[in-house]
Amino acid sequence: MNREFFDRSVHEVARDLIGCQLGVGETAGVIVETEAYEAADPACHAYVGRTARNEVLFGPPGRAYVYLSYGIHSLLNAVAEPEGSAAAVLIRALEPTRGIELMRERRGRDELEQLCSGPGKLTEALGVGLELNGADLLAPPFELRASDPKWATVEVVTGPRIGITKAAELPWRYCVSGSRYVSRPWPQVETRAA
DNA sequence: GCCAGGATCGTCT
DNA sequence: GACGATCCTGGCG
Repeated sequence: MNREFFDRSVHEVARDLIGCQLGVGETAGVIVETEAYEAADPACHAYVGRTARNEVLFGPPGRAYVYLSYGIHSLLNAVAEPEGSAAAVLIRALEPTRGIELMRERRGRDELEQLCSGPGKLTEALGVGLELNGADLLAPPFELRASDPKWATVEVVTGPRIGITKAAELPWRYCVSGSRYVSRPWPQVETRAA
């Protein structure tokens, strides 16, 4: 995983982050759900122009944009596209792979599906707070690895983004088809015991 | 299982 | 002074 990976269209980056391993300290998980936000997008924090909060979005690719949501949750984004172009990928869900006991303590829940299945949940599980805003995703405490073969072939489906009111119809959410670890069950599907 | 309501605070009008 | 890129709980069926 290198800087060039993030120096592309935010949509490609959002798609390609699916299946990658994201680690923070002792904890890690495989990214199974993302959303793309670009500068010309009314739902993007950078849409209104440069402000103190969204500063990091205009900076170089490959950094973390972390902000406080609803006064309670830290949400983690990966800044994409060249410096000056404000765009980012919201990390919405992980399949936990390492440090699961620590995640359980931080989350106060035991079920694997409840540890990282949402943007606010995974930051709590990984210990990501506002102090990491602007930090380099390619350096500790972050750790990003390209998807291993097992994940290279999974089916990725797209659909509308979640929790926004502006430009909600744009199909810029990406997630692993059928994963039990995404923030919301995918509309389609299927399998019900008879 | 589904839905309504509350928690909580930095940022921008 | 209002508003969220959310999560959890409790009530009801």
